[in-house]
Amino acid sequence: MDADSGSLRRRKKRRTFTTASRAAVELVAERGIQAVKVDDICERAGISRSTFFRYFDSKESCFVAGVNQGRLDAVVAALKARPASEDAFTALCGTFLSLSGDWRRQRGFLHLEARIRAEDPAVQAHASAQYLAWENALADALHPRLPDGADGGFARRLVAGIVLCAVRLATEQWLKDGVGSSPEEKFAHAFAEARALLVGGG
Amino acid sequence: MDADSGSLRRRKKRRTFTTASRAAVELVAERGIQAVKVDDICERAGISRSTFFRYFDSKESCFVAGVNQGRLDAVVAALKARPASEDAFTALCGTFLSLSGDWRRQRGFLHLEARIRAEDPAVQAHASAQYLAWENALADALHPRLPDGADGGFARRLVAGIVLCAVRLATEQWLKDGVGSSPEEKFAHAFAEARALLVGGG
DNA sequence: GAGCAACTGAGACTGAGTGTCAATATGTCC
DNA sequence: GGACATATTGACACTCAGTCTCAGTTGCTC
Repeated sequence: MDADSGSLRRRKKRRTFTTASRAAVELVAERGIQAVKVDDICERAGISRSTFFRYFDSKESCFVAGVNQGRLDAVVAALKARPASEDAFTALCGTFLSLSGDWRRQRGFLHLEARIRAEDPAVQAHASAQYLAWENALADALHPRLPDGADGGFARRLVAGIVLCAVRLATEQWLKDGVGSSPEEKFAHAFAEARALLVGGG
Repeated sequence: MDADSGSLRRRKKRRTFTTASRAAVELVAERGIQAVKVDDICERAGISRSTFFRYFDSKESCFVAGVNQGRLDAVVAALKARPASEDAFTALCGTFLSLSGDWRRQRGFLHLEARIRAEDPAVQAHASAQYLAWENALADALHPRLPDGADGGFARRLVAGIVLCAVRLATEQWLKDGVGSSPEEKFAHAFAEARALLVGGG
């Protein structure tokens, strides 16, 4: 996963990708996404329109890629590293709690993404698509903890979906509450509340 | 809410809206969304491009509107009609179980939407946006059952999000399993499983 | 360095979405 | 019923996203 690994060709590809997505994030942070044209990104990244569309489906996916570089990989890796004794829900909660430092560090990115998402439906769209990608990736990573039953992985996707929902709402709340608040506290509160709300109906 | 109520002007507006969105659904069902141009919808609905874009933000929103006409209203109404004694989670589960007949009846629409969503990211986008609208509307309707606490409605959105996640996955599974399967069974299974997965982590 | 495959750039093209202006239809007031 | 304000509609021109083709370049292999 090193940025310098692989052949020269591969490295250049990766470099072009990150250069373009970073340019997109910069420009969007400066002007807002409406005012950023694909040509602007191309100019700053030093590539042509054709190249841009060979790397990204759309302006929005370029921006979202720039904001989320490698975050999913980190989450999946952290989940796989949890003790095998933990059940699915506990492992997922532990994963996000252990990564709350990353959240805190990337507050700027997360905040920018939230702002732009509210501003432009197309970005909202891409973010949602990525949300589903997270759900599937986490569900897959839960395989050893919840092997295929009669329902073929339904339970895995359900826990992943529920925890992601809690994480999404907790992150939103954390961003709204200002820099003073802590993400791990929000996560913990959300997880506990989720359990209480469902059990309460017992 | 009657289609014939209001002034003539209002009635015509409503009629234009439904005519266009139905035309969109028909055309998409026939050819797939990529092959349907805005001009095609305009032609079938008997309106001009300008009029179309005065009613809809995009081709996708027109289609999604046609597929979902009034479904959210029905869900919110059903939730509000649940006995006041039920807690939030129970009431939400009961709501969807009681509406499973609607699901069964609208299988064609739901299936079409799922197919097109997989086919076109922009549709996926609009559907996701509508998903968030559902989450917020249901959370609001939960107000009497979960009054504002210290966290200002966080719990309401969390239950709504969790149940919607279960409903989404259950619906998906139901559509995949063919016409023989029953939506209420899938819902019930998903709700029970959700509770078991979270409680299990005791 | 010769040949091959992958990458890049230029430019033409389709179609989505916006903005303006004029024409028509509706609601209201007299 | 006539006059005026307002809302809806259509025609048209425009910008920009995204697709496609073709030619030129760069990196890889032998």
